[in-house]
Amino acid sequence: MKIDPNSSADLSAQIAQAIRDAIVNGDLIVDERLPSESELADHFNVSRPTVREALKRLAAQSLIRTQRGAAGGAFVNRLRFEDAYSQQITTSTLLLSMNAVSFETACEARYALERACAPLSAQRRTADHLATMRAEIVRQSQPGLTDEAFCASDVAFHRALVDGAGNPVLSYHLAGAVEAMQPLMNMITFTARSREAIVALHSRIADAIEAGDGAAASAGLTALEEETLKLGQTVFAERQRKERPAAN
Amino acid sequence: MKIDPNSSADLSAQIAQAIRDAIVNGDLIVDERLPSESELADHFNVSRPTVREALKRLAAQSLIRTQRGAAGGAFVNRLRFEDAYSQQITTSTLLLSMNAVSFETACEARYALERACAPLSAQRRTADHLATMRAEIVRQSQPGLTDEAFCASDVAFHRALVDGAGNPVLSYHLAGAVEAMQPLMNMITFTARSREAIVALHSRIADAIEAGDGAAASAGLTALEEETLKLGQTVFAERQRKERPAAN
DNA sequence: AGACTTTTAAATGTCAGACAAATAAAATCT
DNA sequence: AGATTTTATTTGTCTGACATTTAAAAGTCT
Repeated sequence: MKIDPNSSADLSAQIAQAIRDAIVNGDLIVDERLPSESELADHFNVSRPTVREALKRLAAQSLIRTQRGAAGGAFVNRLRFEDAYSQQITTSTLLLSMNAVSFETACEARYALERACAPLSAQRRTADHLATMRAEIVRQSQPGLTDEAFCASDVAFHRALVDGAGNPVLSYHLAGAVEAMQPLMNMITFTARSREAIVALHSRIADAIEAGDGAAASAGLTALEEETLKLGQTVFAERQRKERPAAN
Repeated sequence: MKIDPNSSADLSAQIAQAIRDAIVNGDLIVDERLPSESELADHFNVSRPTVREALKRLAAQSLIRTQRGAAGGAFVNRLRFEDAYSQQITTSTLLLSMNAVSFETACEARYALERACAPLSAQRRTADHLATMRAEIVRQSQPGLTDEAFCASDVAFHRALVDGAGNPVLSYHLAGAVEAMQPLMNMITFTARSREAIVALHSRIADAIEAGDGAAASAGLTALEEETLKLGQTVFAERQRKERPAAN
């Protein structure tokens, strides 16, 4: 594990990268203890605060965890799906809000990805997933609900749909796509009539999932995408210019 | 922007979270300058090294960038898709390697997500995307290629397919799913015969994309998934136990 | 006056040394 | 043997200092 003495980058960034590489390459394995901060400082010929800055960078990515005390130190962390979810959601949310991604583009991506889960979910969902979907539909039908609560319930419904596929890798990738749209959805005022339409489509999708009919579930998602798009266009009309040319 | 004095967490983690929240909530906008390290230290009543550790955490997530010099400081960074790609790929790769995700599960997720892109790509791909796909097919047909180079070309082919959809949000989400499988694919020894089968399927997919036939492209991907699975099962037979129950 | 050079000030990057707090292991005591 | 105390190790935090970079201000020359 070496760093380039000619590099112009921060020492702490270089050290973090060296350790990160060692983890990704498998030179450091899960739960392995890194040398102490002092030892790392000696090894890289830097001071302890510099080493600490490097370790904090890695901790921010959940690549290591630290423990105080005699047998403490920094350990290679097993990156769990739950940890990755929250990072994924934060990153996805910021990507949308900072890059002037149009509502249409975000919507298209979200529903395309969800349709990829629908057939698997129709095949594999447990009774629990279905119950969650039904429960959220009931919640969404209550008249007193705020727009925020309606959106949160919408997310919960779709999460259950996605998780029904029983594939944690899919759930991980979808988490960002679904949750990152919530801030955008929160900007939409849902009339009683539009809520009714959405809830009806949710029921249609839940029915298809219950029946094990993946194609029908996909069709329901497509209809929901159109409905969502229609609602969004009235709100986000001014944004629809500059992001498609910058695609990729 | 406050921190909880009763929390047991590290001060630098708390401060990073406070600033992160401010960015996500829009209290700090892109390119806005944060107070200097000394000012932040005064504000949060901590020392400068502690503030620096917090800032390094944020820098590791590309949420801020720093600049030295008189008009320097820490600035809220516009999170770009390219920056997010590499983080996404690192995270996805580690998720697979550290959680004993079966080859089947990873494969299923990848191809399900790719099929979501196929119809859009068939509709919108530029001549450039198609040319890249064709060029990679030619490269893959060359006999002298190492397994690693074959896999790298495979990734490039699929990236072109995904990017053809012209939706940067989709490309972002797919980047992890596609690239994270490369280490697994690298463990497979491709016989001349299996390469032939893969290249034939790639051609079939490219033809469908060229013809604008999304359904045919999806079908080609399904066939490719089956072929890939077949190859992988001989290598990864021992792994197929414990990850499905731990789903989600 | 205008262009060039020098100086200055502000900010991050790095270092050294110290102490606090947590914690596991070793030593001690009952 | 079991409970308690001590000790050593390690991370967390602070203070203060100096190095380096950089933009702006001040000064100088034509």
